[in-house]
Amino acid sequence: MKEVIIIEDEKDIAELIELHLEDLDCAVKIFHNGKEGFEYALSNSFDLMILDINLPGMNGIDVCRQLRAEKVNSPILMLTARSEEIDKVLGLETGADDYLTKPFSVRELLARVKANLRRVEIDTQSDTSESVISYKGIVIDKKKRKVSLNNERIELTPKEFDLLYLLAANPGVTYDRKDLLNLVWSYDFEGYEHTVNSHINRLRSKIEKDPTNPDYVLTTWGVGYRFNDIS
Amino acid sequence: MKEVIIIEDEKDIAELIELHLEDLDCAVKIFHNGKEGFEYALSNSFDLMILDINLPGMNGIDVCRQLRAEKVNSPILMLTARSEEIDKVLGLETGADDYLTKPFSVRELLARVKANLRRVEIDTQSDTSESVISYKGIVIDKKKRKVSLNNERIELTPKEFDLLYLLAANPGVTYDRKDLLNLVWSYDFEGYEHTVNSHINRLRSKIEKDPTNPDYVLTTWGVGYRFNDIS
DNA sequence: AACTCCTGTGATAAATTTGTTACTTGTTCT
DNA sequence: AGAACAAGTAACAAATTTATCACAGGAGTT
Repeated sequence: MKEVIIIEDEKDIAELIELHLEDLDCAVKIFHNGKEGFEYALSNSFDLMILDINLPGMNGIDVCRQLRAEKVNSPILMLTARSEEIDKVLGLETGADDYLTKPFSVRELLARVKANLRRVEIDTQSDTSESVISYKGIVIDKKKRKVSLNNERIELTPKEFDLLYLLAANPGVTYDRKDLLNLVWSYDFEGYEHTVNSHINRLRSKIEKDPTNPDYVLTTWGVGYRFNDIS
Repeated sequence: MKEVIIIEDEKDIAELIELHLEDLDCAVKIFHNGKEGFEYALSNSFDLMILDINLPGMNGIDVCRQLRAEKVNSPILMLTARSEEIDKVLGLETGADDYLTKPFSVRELLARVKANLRRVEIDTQSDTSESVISYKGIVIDKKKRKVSLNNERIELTPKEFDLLYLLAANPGVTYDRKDLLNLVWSYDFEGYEHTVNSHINRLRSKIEKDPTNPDYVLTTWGVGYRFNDIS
């Protein structure tokens, strides 16, 4: 008997899914609030999670990311209202395994659920998450939240650290400001994209010898920012 | 052959979309009136609908909602004039799958159309579409927004990158200047076709060893430009 | 409360891109 | 060869994007 957690605030949808999952012989647990679902998932094992993005309490992307951070690696299937959000859910570092765009057909949902449950049985995960990034004199230790430049420790604020870590973990990849707001701030950050500029600016002033000609955090003009990937 | 319904009262736009969809091997049906389109959609099956919001006869949101109420669940892609309308369009209340804000580039439209058509197919394949194009020393990575020539990164402006990517993604295909303006700029770009020349010129000066005898971006005399497809 | 530090936001300056103009060079055809 | 037209160049101003800096509210501390 597979255990499935559904976190979805629209009760009709949650119940509809529950009904069909029970046909598949699953034990279903429903939460209508992000935070509650997250806390339950942390302390109980499960085989699959169906997770809406827009949730009260704590949004789905954060739920997913934080579960992954806590080494929970059961498959997570996300529900998105807009297909625009798909890119955020998948390509980037959310950690979701699959997604469905609302409105979805039940047949589609069941197919995905089965596929993801099956995958777990076969799949033995090998976790090779590097938590220390080293690059041209800069050392970023995610676990200790510590950054050193030429063996000298640099104090970064939380946002500065998160920004730097994301960029440095994917050298050469350009993230636009919207992506950065989604990934470093939160999916539902309501502010201006230009906020990113300020943080990049402050970050550069701390880690770059000459902030006007940065060595680490570079600008991709008209798009966003990236970490330098040429040695 | 996919069947696509376009409901859009601006005839120019409808025809422009039709033209490009036919390139994708779609059978296109156009309506300029909301009510007529709705009635056709109710009694005929289709694979995708492109639906303007402001329509005579019956507005797009009602068309969408009533189709959903009638259990029609083919994907619907809405065209909105203002980005403020987006919130109304999306979510389960309306039932639209995706949207585009006018003005949009044709390429953007085609990308969405393809994505939504793909989603429908029952056998869901994992989307591992590599967005890296490699060709005779040039590497174009769409995701990273990175272009390298003999392993050296080249900085391109947004327009230059978009132009290059479009051409390189379809080597040997000649695009005339009007096409390029539609695809890279937007369907309602009001400027001169000559503008393309300037951008090609600047692009060549960055990626070609000898811009007078280009290796990558070639001129199809009297027509437009193409990416070199002979090794 | 007073203090410190982090953050988001304006305002403004600086930098880069972009569309256009004017002109030159190249191609096609007679 | 010369006319007619297409494409390549270079330079410029306008538009857009990014950088910089100061400031105020908020959270956390002392």
